[in-house]
Formats: sequence, C-alpha cells, structure tokens
Amino acid sequence: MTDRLVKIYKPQDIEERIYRWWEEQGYFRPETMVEKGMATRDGPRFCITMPPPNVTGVLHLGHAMTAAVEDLMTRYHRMQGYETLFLPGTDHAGIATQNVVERELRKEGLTRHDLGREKFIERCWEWAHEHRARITEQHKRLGVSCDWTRDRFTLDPGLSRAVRTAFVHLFKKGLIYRGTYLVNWCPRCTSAISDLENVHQEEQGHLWTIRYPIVDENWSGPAAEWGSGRWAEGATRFIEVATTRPETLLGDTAVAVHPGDERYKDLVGKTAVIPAVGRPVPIIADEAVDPQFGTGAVKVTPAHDPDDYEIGLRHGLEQVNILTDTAEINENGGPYEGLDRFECRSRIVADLEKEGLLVRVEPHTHAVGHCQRCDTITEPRISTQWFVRIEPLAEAAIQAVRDGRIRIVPRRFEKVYFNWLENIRDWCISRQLWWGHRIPVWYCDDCGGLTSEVEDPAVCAHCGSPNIHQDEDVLDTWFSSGLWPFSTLGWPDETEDMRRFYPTDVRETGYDILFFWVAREIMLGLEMTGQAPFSVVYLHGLIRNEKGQKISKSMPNAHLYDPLNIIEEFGADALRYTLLTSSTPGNDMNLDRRRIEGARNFANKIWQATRFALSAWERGLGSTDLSPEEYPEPEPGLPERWIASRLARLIAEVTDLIEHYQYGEAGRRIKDFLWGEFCDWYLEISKIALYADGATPTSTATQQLTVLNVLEHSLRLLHPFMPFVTEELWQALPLPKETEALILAPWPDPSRWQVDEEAEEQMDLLMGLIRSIRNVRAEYDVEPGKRIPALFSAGPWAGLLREHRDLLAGLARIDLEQLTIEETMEPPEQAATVVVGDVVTYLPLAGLVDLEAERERLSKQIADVEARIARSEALLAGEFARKAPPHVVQREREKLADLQATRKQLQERLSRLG
RNA sequence: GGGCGGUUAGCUCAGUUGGUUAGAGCGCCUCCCUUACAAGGAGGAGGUCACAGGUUCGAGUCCUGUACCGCCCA
Repeated sequence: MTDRLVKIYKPQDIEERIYRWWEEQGYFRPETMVEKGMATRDGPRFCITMPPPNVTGVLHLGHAMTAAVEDLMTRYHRMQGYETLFLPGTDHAGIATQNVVERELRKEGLTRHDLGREKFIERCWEWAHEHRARITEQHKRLGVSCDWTRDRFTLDPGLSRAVRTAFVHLFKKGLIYRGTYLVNWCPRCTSAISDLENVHQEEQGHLWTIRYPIVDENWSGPAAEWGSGRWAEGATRFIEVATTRPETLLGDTAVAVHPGDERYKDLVGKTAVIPAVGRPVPIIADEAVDPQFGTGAVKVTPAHDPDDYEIGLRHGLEQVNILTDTAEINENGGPYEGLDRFECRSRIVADLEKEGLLVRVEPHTHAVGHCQRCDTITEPRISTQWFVRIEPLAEAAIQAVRDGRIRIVPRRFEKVYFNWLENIRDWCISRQLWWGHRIPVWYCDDCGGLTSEVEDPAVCAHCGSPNIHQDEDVLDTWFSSGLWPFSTLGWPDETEDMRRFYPTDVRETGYDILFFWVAREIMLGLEMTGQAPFSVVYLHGLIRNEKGQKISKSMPNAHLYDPLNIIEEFGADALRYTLLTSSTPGNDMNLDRRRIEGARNFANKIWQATRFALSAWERGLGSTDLSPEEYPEPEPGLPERWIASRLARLIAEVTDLIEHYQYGEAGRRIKDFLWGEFCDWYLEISKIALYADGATPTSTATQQLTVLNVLEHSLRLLHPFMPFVTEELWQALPLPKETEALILAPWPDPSRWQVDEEAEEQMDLLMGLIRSIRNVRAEYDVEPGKRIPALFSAGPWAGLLREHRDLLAGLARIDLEQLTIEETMEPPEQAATVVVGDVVTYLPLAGLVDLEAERERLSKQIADVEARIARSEALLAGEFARKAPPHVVQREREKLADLQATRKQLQERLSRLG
C-alpha cells in the first residue's frame, strides 16, 4: 500500500503545511504567475480586494463565507490563466476599536482622557497590531490565496494619504461642508454617528399625554413655582400633546397642529406655556402634523427631533439644546439641570402629574435609535459636524448600475440599491473620536478661514497666518473603506498596480453592508477615479445556526460555530465546501454541522479513491522501470469512453456554472460525479481488470491511467472549493504535470473533451441491469458475496452484453460459469425475472424463489408500468403531441415504446408462471 | 406605511431560459468489517413542492391573491 497517503484523511496533518509551501513559493503573487508563464502582463487579469475585517475582533463564519467565495473566484481565475491578485487587508474600525480599547483602560481604572490623545492612540495601535496578526493567521487557516506582500491597513501611510487626497478633493469641489445640524448622537461614544449607524429597534415604551396651558385674557403665565402644585393655577384653556419622550419638552419652542384640523383652528396663533421652564411658545400650523396621531397636536422640539427640526426651520423657531454630550440635562433644563435623561424623564412625569398637567399614560411601541457599535440609545442633537453633499455622488452611482457598468448579483438587490440612493441624505462623516483619520482641515485663529490640504499646511491659505490649528475630529471609518478598491492599489499615485489591477473585477461581501460600504465605494470610486471600482457586486447571505438563530458570541454553544474550531474538527476544506454549496447568493443560510461532516466525508472519499489509484499504479506501471512519459497509450474500452464522456460534460457544466456565479451547483456537480459515477462505478469496474487473474503491470495500463487521469482533472475542478486536499492528492499522482502545483494548474478546457453519446447509452443499460439484479438479490436475501447464475434474453443487446460479461458478472456478482447471454431463449422455470426495456434477465435462484412471491412481484411491476403507460398515452393523444416541441414529444414516444416493451416482457413472464 | 426574501422528505438544504417517475446529506429500515474508504458499500421506506385561483399541451418553476416566518427602508 502506498506510503504517500495515510489510511485516513486528516486535514490537520496537511493544511498548514501546504499553506506554508504555497506562500513560500510565492504562488499567491501575480508576479509569480507571470514568471512561470502561467499568465502575461498584458493578458487578462483578475483582481479582487478583500473586504477588510475590523481589527476589533476575530473572524466569524461571515468572514469564512467571504473568504471561501472570494478565494474560489481567485483560484478559478488563476487556473484560467488570468494574472490574478487577491488583495487582503484590515480596517481600523474607528468607534469599534476605540470602544474596546477604552473598555480595556477602564479595567485599569483609566479613561482615555487620563492618557491623553497621543498615548491613547498608541494603545489603539498595540491592539490593532495584535489583532491584525491574529486575523491574518485565521485567514491563512481558511486557505485564502491572497497576496500577503500587498496586505493593507486603512491607517497605513499610503491609505491615509488617499483619505486626505479624497477629502481635499471633495472639500475643494464643495462636496464636503461643515455645518450645525441635527445629527444622531451617541452619548456613550460622545460622538455623532451617521444615519446608517443609528439602528432603530422597536421598543415597548409609553405615550404620555400632557396639557400645556394657553395664555389668554384670564391667564398670563405661571405665578407659582414649578413643583408647587399650583404652577398652572388660573389657566382655563389647555392644548393636549402626546409624546414618547416627555423630558424633551424642556426644549420645546412651539406646539403644532395640522392647518386643516378644525379642532384647533382657533388656537393657531395663540401662545402656550411650556411646563417646568415656563417658556411661552406659539401654536403653529404645519402640514407635517398627522391629525390622526394622538391628540392631533404635537410639541415641537427642533433641537431634539428630526421632524421637529424641519418644522422649526420652516417657522423660524428657536433651537434649544437641553442635553450635554453625555445626555445629561444642561443649563437649559431649569430645575432638572444635571440629571440623566432617563432620570429626568421619570421626575418630570411625576411633576407634571403633581401640577395636574398629565392627562394620561398609555403603553406604546415605537422605534428607538441605538448606536450600532455600543447599543446605547442615541439622541438627536444639534451639533457642528462635517458632511458629504451626497446627491451628486449618488446620482452617478445610480447611473453606473443602471447602465450596466456595474452588475449586482443577485439582481434583486439593484432595486434595494436604487431605493436607498434615490432617497439618500447627506453623510455625516466627522466623529468625535481619537482613533482614525484626523480631518485635514485647519482653522485660522486670525482670519477664521479654513485650509484643507493633503500635506499639513504651515500657514492659513487665506491670510497666511501661521496661527492655525487642525480640526480635532476624525473621519467615519467608512470614508476610508470607501476608497478601498484603489487606495490599496496605490492611489492617488499612478502605480503599476493601479494601472494593472484597477478597476478591480468583483466586490464580494454580505448584503448587509450594501449601503454602508458597497454603495460608498461606488460613489467614491466614480468620483475619485472616474471609473466604477468593480464591475460585479456579488452579495452572499448571512449565516445562522441550524435553527435559524443568529450566531453570537454569547450563545452557550458559540464555540461550535467558531470557524477555527470547525477547521480543527473537520478541516478548512470541509468548511469551505459546505459554505459554498449549501446556500444561494443573497440568501441567508442555516449552517448545519451535519453538512460540514458530510463535506469532511467527501474529502475522505476522494482521499481513499486516490489511495486506490496509487496502489493500482504501484502494483502496475509504478513497478516497472517505465517513466511516465513512456507509459503505453490507454486503449479506452466502453467504461473508459463512458467516464471520459461524463467528465467532458462535467467540465463544461462546472465551467458554465462558475461563469454564471452558481458556485453551489457547481460544487455539488463535482461531488456527484466523483462519488456517484467515478467511485461508485468506474473504480469498481476498473477492479475487474486490475484484479483479474493474469493481469500484469502493463496489461491494465488503460485502467490505471484512466483512474489517474480522471482523478487529475476532477481535482482541478474541485480545487477552488477544497484547495488543500486537492493539492495534496494531486501532488501524489504519478503523472507528468504541466505545473509544479495544482494551484497553478490550468483549468480543464471544456472544448478539448468530447461527449460520447453511444458509450453513455450503452453504459446506462449495463448499469441499469446491474442495479436491478442487485435489487432482486436484496429482495430475495441472497448472500452479498454469493455468485449466482443468470440468463439474459438480450435481443439486439446480446452482443454488447457478451462483450461486457465480465463487467456484468463482476458488479452483479454473477457466476461466469453459469452466465448465458442469447438474443432470445426459453426461460427457466424457477427464476426471478428482471426486465429493463427489451432485455429480460432470469435469475434461477434455486430454493430461494417462491413462485407465489414472484407472481406478486411481477404483478406489482406490471401495474406500475401500466399506470405510466396510461399517463404517457393520454399525454400523446392530447394537444401535447401537437403543441409541445418535437424533441420533447419524440422523447415521450421513446419512453412509451420502452414502457410497452417492458410490459410485454413482464406479462409474458407472468403468464408462463401460470 | 413601502419593499424584499422564505415556506420542497423527520431535520438542514438544492432544484436559473416551464418538459422523463421532484433531488442531496443527515436520520430511519434490511443486509454487509468484500483486498481505496464503516468518515464506507448494496438495497429500501419517506414529499397533494404553505394555501387558493389563473396562464399553458404541460407549473416546484410564470402571473394574481391569502396565510405564516424573517429581513430591509421610512
């Protein structure tokens, strides 16, 4: 037995070794392909940039999915002879990283302010370095063939310069502006966040209805102190408003009703008084008010609500900010100053009740904004921030997809993409953080002018004053990720990589970051480089566990879904194959460990098949002094012609499927072929010759070489799905190779393989006969190893059967001494009968065949065949024959003829049994 | 409120221009440690393809509606 491959496939023993070898040989580098003549510098090329994982954490199954799909694309194109670059990298993840580092500091009883900006950033770098190394290690375990010499990080000097260049470009073009607007504020991060990072969640809250007293001839305003219980004493008219955030009334600057609302017609123009702070505010009419909601009158808080903000602008209302940056009530909150927002809420409700101003409280479900990174409830808050004027960029991005320069797979996401971009709002890009790209804008202390330059300016661009200081804030992480497809290739420099690999080919990622990232890459790519950064967006689904639950670190059995644990247990190949074959693009997938196990078993299966191929060769040609170049030409018989034909189909189908992004189907086809046709049939057939008496090392060369060759081509097809095991097995094959490694081997060329219809038809018949004989043997409980007699009344097929009597006998366990094949014959008495088309097989199973049982068996089969004949006849008698395409009708006719032949044979047999 | 996806065997899922008797893995039943493989082999049972209409010679596949589950946007 071969010593090259151990008896059982152990991925742990091969994967890391192979990866190290690939990397050391430089196979992941496009330059290597060119050096080895696998690709040319001016021929086709393929480039994909890896979505950079956050340096915050470790890889999860989503990353494994990304890696599997992208590496498949990469390996496929590399084998197709494209000069291929899969460029890896990581993202500094501003808020997320700052949060985890701050959490670490807290364990030491420190805040970032205790350290100061510089020291804090140092700590962030330590964290980033450590995690970056870990993420790289994990990617290597997954087997990704990316060029690590081009590994990038969003805070690298080159990429930072790209960020600055892009910012300055947009700034000078007037597409970046600074202004004071209502933004989403995270009081825990003490930073603004973008609309996308503000995640709405349904929450069970309350709807408080409060009445505001109205100033009239009887009441000119509160005379008593708030909290005295007599604050509104004397007021006779009130207007009722409903709110889910009563504390915001401290910032109310109006009460609004719908202009058409008859109930309030006479109140418009009057003055209401805001409880607690006693602010007199106008009652105004605005179309935005929904008369159906609550009382039809709403409080207006322009500084703390997006709708109210708009109303405030329309009516020139004052904006009163009542919150500090940590969401405590500020000096505008009167008696509540210094309280936390939620503490304030309960206090204010109690006080309203005391003052008789609380009308009612009802349970109410509403959407509450949360910070995507820390889950804290956010507050809309007025603050000065930097924004990207996004509409012109969005317009171009829409156009690129509309006119087909970019194609989204699956298609339906194009609609989602358009919908978002068509209703887009300006992008808030400044963050009040320390970790990230500092905004390249300097303020002049003398003239107040703004200077934005790529290189740090020494003086104000407007007045030349040296008294300038840089903006304290940093940019949204997604601003730098938005430049990823070209910043990683050297932009803004006209580098060789930029020229060769940009625009890239594919953006592959989960659909959940279509807006966050992909859309922004397209917008920024078009704006900065004038070209779409990639031509295809391939979106994969999200991964859940087998019960459809979202996998999170806090799950009790989370370790079962940790990619590294899965790799330890089943191998990276099994994980990758499973991820690639158990889902369809854009659809979520429930990852089932049983499938991973099945994929591991598949890897073992081909391992075993290769061991068989090697042992046959070692006993055969391998034991001669012939070199592979001197091996005799194979002389293909029917089984060889058949398996080659099946392989031809496979190559064409798999290539076509991959070209159409149908990776799952492609992977399954390869497995079906290798397991169901090659192993189950061809290998078994080859054993007949290989183990025949008198076989010599060279007499079975055809079988040996067919096994090796089919395996060699199958391994090439499977390589992008299961790179490790295929490389290991391919290396072991004693064949002349075009390349030194499978990773560089050419993809099988579909046009070089011929389908052999005749061989397929003949083998179908032989396999059908074998299957039905096995079936009868099982039904009659014939010992599995026992050789039985058989007689074939084979009609026109007698010649074929005679020619392949060894095959028939071998796989159906027939005794060659008792095997008879004739065109027609007088059937034996005591025999089980099998009919396949016009071939009748008699199995005289002495002592085993019960005539009564046999009659029953045949009757049942006749009934079954007759039912199908009836259906077929009805079909052909109707409009089907007239309207269906001729080849479909023809096929149906053939099927019917076949069924009729079978019925005739079965009936004859039954009548003979009496 | 608008949009999207899902519903196929006990479980997890395939099924892409409509065309044989709807498939796989796991599980289940029978038999087998046969010289590549028990992580295996041979055979078997198991589905009115969520429901109701429609188009068509023909619908798991196309159209309309309904139910339930999930997601996205507002």
